[in-house]
Amino acid sequence: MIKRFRGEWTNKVDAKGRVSIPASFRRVLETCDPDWNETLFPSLVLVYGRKGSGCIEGYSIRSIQEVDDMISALPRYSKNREILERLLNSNSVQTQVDENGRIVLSSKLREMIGITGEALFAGMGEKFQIWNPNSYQKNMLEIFEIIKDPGSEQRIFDLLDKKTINKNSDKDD
Amino acid sequence: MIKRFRGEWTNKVDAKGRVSIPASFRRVLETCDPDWNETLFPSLVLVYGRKGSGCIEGYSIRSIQEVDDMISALPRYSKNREILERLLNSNSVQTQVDENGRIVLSSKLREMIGITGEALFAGMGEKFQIWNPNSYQKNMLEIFEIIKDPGSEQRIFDLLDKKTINKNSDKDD
DNA sequence: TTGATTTCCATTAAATACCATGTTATTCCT
DNA sequence: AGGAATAACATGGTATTTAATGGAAATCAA
Repeated sequence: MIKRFRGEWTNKVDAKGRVSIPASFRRVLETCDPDWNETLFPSLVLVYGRKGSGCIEGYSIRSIQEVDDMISALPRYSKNREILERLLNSNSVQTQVDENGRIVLSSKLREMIGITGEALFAGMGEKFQIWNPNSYQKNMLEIFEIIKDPGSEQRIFDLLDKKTINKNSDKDD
Repeated sequence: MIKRFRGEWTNKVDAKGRVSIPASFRRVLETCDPDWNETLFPSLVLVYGRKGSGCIEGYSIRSIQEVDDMISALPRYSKNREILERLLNSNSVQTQVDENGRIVLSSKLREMIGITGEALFAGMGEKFQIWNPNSYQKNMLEIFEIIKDPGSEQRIFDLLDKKTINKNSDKDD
């Protein structure tokens, strides 16, 4: 059973904003939508609240519930909770994959990330991102720039090491 | 039960990118895929995110889950987590061995490591690597160069010694 | 009613399943 | 132990299915 978003896929966006969700992503959305069965099409949530990111984020139902639960665990009426609710609840929209495997990106969403004819989908484990292909490439180059220094690369991969995970996980910004 | 990838194998890659997974590697993939049984074919994950490496890495499901779990343990939206998700989730693809024991390497993957007619599989314990045979040979020579100095070789093998592992494990490269 | 959104249908390119063959390795029987 | 029978592998070719995508019809809304 596939349960993490993986890989990079570039699909066409037509004049109406329709775009195919990569088939492998649909499999994840299906298994992670508690209401889904073979006769239905899976739901998902698009979050556009991470303004600086340059992309829109797509969440499976199960995955967005985990985020929602974390928000709900924060003190009611606290400033930080209200900010998170704005960025992740106000600035998001629930939608559903259609029978051809597509969703519609509204013109507002498309303008927000500068999408014209093509959208790049990047698997990010528990979520995925939708990018303008050029912006994505730039972002990827920034990442390679960061890990160009072997010391820095090693420090990041060390986070995946059982021995070091505890002493590093609290200060990884 | 076989549980580590071992050995070197060179197999043909046809025009469609199809290539046989060495049988002994399939035995590992089978025992390390929680969903597998005698009637199914095992899944695996190919990671191409370690750009400088010159190869693609193949992970069993169990093996990649360990990596995924450690990524998921990092703080959501942290810079380091998103870098790791890019390198290991965006830059990877889940696939399945077919009934003839093959997988297909997309043209993108083949170009990435310069594979034309043949692919070399190198067992690396918990993962395996796929190389252009010539690149692999060069890489092997680099390794022999490093351990040519007996002192260096001994220092590296010392890492396998319980008495020394702790004081070396933090600066092990 | 007309502009926008959603549903339905059609096409083709690509991915996958299926089948066949020669070769090597393994099993089993005498 | 030798040799025949059997199974497993690697690999090539073909058929079928699925995915992506464009366009038309139908529904909804202002």
